[in-house]
Amino acid sequence: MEKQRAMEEALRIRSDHQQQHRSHGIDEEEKRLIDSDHHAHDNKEDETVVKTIGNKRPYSESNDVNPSSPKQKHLSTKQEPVVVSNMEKSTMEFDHTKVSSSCQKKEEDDQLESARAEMGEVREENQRLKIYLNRIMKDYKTLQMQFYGIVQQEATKPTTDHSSNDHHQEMEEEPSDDLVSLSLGRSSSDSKKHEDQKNKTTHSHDDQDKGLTLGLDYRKFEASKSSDETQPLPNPSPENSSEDQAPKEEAGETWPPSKVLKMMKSSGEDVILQQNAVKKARVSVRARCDTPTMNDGCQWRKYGQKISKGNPCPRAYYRCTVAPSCPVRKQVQRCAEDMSILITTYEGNHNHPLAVSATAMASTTSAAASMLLSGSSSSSHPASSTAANLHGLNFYLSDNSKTKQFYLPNSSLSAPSHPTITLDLTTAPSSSSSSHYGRFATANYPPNPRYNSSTTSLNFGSSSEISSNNNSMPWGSTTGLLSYGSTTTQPFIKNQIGSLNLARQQQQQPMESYMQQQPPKNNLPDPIAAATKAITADPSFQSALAAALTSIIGGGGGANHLVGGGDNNNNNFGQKLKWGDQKFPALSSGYTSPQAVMKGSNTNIGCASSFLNNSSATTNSTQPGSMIFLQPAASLPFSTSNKSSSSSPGDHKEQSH
DNA sequence: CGTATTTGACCTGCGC
DNA sequence: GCGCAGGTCAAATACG
Repeated sequence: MEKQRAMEEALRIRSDHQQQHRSHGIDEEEKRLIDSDHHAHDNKEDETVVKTIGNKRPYSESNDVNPSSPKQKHLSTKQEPVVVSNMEKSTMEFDHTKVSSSCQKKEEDDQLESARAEMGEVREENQRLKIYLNRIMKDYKTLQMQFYGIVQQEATKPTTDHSSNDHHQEMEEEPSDDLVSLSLGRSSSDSKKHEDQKNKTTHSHDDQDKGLTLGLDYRKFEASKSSDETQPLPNPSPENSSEDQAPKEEAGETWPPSKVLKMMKSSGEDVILQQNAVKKARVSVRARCDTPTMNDGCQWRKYGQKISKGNPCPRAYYRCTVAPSCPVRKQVQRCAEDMSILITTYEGNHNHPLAVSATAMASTTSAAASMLLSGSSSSSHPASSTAANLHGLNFYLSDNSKTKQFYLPNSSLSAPSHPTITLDLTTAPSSSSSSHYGRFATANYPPNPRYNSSTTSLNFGSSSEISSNNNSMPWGSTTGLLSYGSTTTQPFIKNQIGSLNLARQQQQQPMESYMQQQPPKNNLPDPIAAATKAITADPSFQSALAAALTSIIGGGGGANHLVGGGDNNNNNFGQKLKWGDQKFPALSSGYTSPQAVMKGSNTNIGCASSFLNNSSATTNSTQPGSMIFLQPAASLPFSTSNKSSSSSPGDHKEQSH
């Protein structure tokens, strides 16, 4: 009897050990309780594990099981009872032992059965999801075809340009801008796209898929446009076609398409104008970074450096060298107020396929540009506010008279004449910061009187905010602003960001309070509403934004081997890969609107160390331009070059690969 | 030696 | 027309 007791004790200890491995939260009391009926308890534990597997598996479609995943845990633990039984057999030959071992075998069988059943269910679930995805793709293609038809019809109309310009005749000075903005398909396809989006939201539970399909479709759309309707420019056309054919060639910035669209609508003269317009459109990215430049995946060659007025830090000029003819340029400059912040301004359209690693930034910039352009093109009556909730992201179109208060005097980048949208990826400044830039996206417009009255600010609300309570969103319902977007997609944001601890920082409160003090502006002029709709309905923007966010949050979407893209969420990886293949419409020249700012929550782009250290120092950009704040807390989509540290952003060659 | 960066000169646009 | 500032060019230089 004592032997038996000793054996049981040994078993108890073993089972306790197992339990500790399974879950760290086992109480000591529970261990004691196991004493007599530890077998049953063990079985219970295993069942619990199996259940856990069953719950988690559906989320990992790709069957990529993390080495540390519950499943493997389960498998490993499953083996242990066998060892125990063997030990029992070999060392002791009591009847009781045999009974217990047989009992354990039975339990193992049961566990195996349950596990198999779970796996079968998961497989079925995967199958269902695949079917579901195919169906969604089908639906979208159908809608896409319809949309193409409409677009083509409009394109063939000789009066297209005039009609497109009608809705904002005030901008007669730059008809090309109008053309560009229209070329993005927002105005004409507004309702259509909205419809598409609606359709998707109703059909899709999987936002990842959604983003994917949207992005891809949009790309196709643009490419088809270029091939079908236009005599494309030498550069853009091949690029578009190639991008279409090659999934790897995702061009985060599908700026060429806009050119193409412009081409199709206008004579050579117009083309020239539009190309100039394209050149003017800019997307500025602010990120904390210790290194001279952010590695955004593209290859750049420095061609100049200048000391700009109002900023002691020199501004470096880079040219995209991925393709010899690529017109894309970027300017890199440190923020005068906070040297740890690197301001990178992108201008132009890539006329070549982008590497995966370049997708994140390209997507972000193109999305921002799209946002800017769409907002500008349709907001002929800027003096109003609009908030849009897109897939959990807030977009805010606000009256310039209000937001202007937050502008800082100096402008370090981006000539005012250029419509610029800024993505602020810097960590939110402390609440005491006088500048609200850290949290709020604002935009200034060029001196051009046309733009004076309008400001576009985009707030990419943090996921935490989104997921926790929509009503609490500072720019959302609390301000009485309109909100667009499907709520069904929010879970995605929640999952993606929330799981990654991407939380909006508390420091946003000041701005929130400010915004809440703002009188709600519910009476939106139609143009504004249309603009908001267009923005929110723009699949390309959504997908691009999603891609950008995912890459930022999840550790470097698509590409980012660069910076610890290590993501603890496998689901995100799959998503990132998918998004990495899409091509986004880009920054077209429709900079009828000047500058917009988008802002998110927390960012660690580039240099983690600086992010960690400088969260309070941000005084925000001084530029009159706008800013976008995307602030991932985790890994960075864009890594910084590891080259030696130099105070001057332009001192280094930026190497993406 | 080839390539990338640096840096002063030059060009352009804009305001006065 | 002049001056200023932003932006670009290209020779000189640095680097691997």
